[in-house]
Amino acid sequence: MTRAHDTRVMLRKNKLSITASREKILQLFMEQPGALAHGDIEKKAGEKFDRVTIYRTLQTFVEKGIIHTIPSADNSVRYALCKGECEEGHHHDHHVHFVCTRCNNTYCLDDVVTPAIKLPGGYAASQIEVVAEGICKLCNKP
Amino acid sequence: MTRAHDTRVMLRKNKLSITASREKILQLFMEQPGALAHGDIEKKAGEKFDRVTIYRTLQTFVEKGIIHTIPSADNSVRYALCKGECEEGHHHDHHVHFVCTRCNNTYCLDDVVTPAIKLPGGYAASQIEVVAEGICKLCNKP
DNA sequence: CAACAAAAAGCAACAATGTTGCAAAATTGT
DNA sequence: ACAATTTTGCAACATTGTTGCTTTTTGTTG
Repeated sequence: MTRAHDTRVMLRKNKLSITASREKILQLFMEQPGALAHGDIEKKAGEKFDRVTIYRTLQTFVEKGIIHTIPSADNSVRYALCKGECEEGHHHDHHVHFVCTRCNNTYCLDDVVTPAIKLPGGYAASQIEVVAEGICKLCNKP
Repeated sequence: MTRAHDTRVMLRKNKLSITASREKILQLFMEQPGALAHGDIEKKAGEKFDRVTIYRTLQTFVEKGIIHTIPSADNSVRYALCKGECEEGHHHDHHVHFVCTRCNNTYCLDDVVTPAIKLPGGYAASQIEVVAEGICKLCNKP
């Protein structure tokens, strides 16, 4: 489905040089419906890359607007592909995230838009994150 | 304002024995409008308690429903006092959290209720967390 | 208030996670 | 293919969180 070609195009588009680790990591994100934490990538990449390289690659991808971070209550930062109009230094992921308590995966619900929220006077929000927790589509199927 | 007495009552009510560290940590939460991370407590407590004790105390407080965790995108779990009807093993903090990007504090907007969100078929949410990010009331003042 | 059992704190050692500086290797444009 | 630039891998370190065990403190009972 996801061919190696796609990752190259993606990297080119973001003015990043094409390296084995960037291609591999980007591919992992593309062939995965949910989100990935640093640890997941380390395992899935098959011990091929240095931990530091993964940290730096993720950081680069976030800066370029290729992936975004997903907040969580358990101290584990997860990353997911930005679908829409994210650009360098400016993310626009206004969708809801879903954390499954059974399979422990995190999904981007791209079709569910973050609702407007009326804040008390004095507070000015630049971004609103919504994280739903429960049982996901796949785990609900018997 | 907050007297030492209050912390004892609070601990009693939750069937916890009264110790110096529990009183001190609980007091820090009470005299603070926002949320606290483990690191904050370590600093504010003035090197009086062991790191492990703080970890265990926070864990106990969460289990008892005295404090709750607040999700964040930067890998730092923060805790805040539960205002309402939290009980042992079951939290009910259905309010919005606000993270200030200037002063880096986190506040519970107790009056702002988490909105209902319509999820795609198959997804069943048991809890929804909303975190707003921007400039807080105090930082907007001058 | 003394003594005892239970609970919590402190300590040490460890594990996991994240960061930094630098030399070697790979990538890009010419 | 070569040189300049970028990226990688390595090593060392910093921070954060966990676990087992001993000592201290707490609550309870006589």
